[in-house]
Amino acid sequence: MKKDRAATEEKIYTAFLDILKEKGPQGVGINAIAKEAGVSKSLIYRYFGGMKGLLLLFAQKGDFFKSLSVIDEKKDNLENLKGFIKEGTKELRENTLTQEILRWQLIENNEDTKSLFKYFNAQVGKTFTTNTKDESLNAAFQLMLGGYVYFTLLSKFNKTFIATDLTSEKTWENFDEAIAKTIELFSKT
Amino acid sequence: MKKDRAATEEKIYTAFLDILKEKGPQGVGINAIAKEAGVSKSLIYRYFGGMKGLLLLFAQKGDFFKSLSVIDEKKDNLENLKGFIKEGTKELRENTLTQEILRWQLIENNEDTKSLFKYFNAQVGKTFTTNTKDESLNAAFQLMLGGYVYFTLLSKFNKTFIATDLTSEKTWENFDEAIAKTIELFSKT
DNA sequence: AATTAAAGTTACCACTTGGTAACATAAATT
DNA sequence: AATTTATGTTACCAAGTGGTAACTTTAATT
Repeated sequence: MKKDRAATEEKIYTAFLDILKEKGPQGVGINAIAKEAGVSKSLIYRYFGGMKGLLLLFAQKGDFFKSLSVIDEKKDNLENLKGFIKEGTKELRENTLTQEILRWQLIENNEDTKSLFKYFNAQVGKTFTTNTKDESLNAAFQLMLGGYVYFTLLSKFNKTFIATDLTSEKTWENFDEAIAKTIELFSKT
Repeated sequence: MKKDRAATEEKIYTAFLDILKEKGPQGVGINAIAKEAGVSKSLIYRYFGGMKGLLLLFAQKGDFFKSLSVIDEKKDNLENLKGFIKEGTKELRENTLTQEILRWQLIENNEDTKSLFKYFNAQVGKTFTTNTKDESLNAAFQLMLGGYVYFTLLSKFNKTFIATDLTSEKTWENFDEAIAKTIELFSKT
């Protein structure tokens, strides 16, 4: 067998990412990762320090989602804010890795995931912080953002929510429009 | 030992509910339930038909959340709709059982949970269906409802979302107000 | 009172989990 | 070339999972 530590570490790390994307947080385990990487699990402990270390590395790398190229000052402009939303929601629905981290936050928070969530939340905060003075708009915006996250995560295992078809592209457009319209209405007050 | 099937079934069922409420979906397992009930796990298979049967019974009992005593026609009235929302969100934040079912829907959907989710969703639909003609209001309302669910579930393991304090009562009041205000603004259009 | 049926427990099964110690192999150092 | 060091695998461990078969005990039938 050929010996190449760097390559092995890479195999382990990408195996971890692949499993997280496919099976979600519940699928991420030492045994599963080792098997997927085609490598002995001892090496995960030796090279990364187990699950905890692996998550720490993942956290520090910090490429959770494509940072949206929107300059802060532009967000004050109504039209740009809308565009920003539309981009953000699109990115969320396409990035399964981000989705699984968000899902993860809903089911546990222990010593292993601590660092991951810390770094992840910092990046979310940097990207999605609203700089409006209107407190109720702020709350409304956050609720809708949260709702978007909720329905995105829900759509993995559910085709509908009440009468809403989560598989239909039109549904997501409706959501986008609803957010845009809400911002508009609040701004005119 | 005293023999009383009815009492034993009750012990098993309430043990299941207790674990679901406390540990969430991840804690619900045959061994854990048997241990909590202080009873042999064989009986779970004999009396309920295992996990699947237990979930089916739970589904059919159908007391997931307090059905809100709001008559449909009243929902047309703006003030009553707002009151309905406030009651619904309060109920959601207090009912941990409902929360854990909602959390469950975000992490799996298999042969065991199928019946549970079916009945649960039916009840949700019956209670929270909006009868407005405005499609964008409908979408906005659903997004906010989803957001409320999201933050409620998130608050179990997270104290904050970005800069929002999920432990503060004021935060939830802000959310309620934001929903009310959104409905108001949309209605005036 | 003897027998049968229901209720309950113990013991086991195969499999998976995270984690470690012992061993083998390949590649550098000396 | 001999030895050390880094890399990798196998084998094992204790604990936990869902599930079943065999057994015991209590209660009801005959």
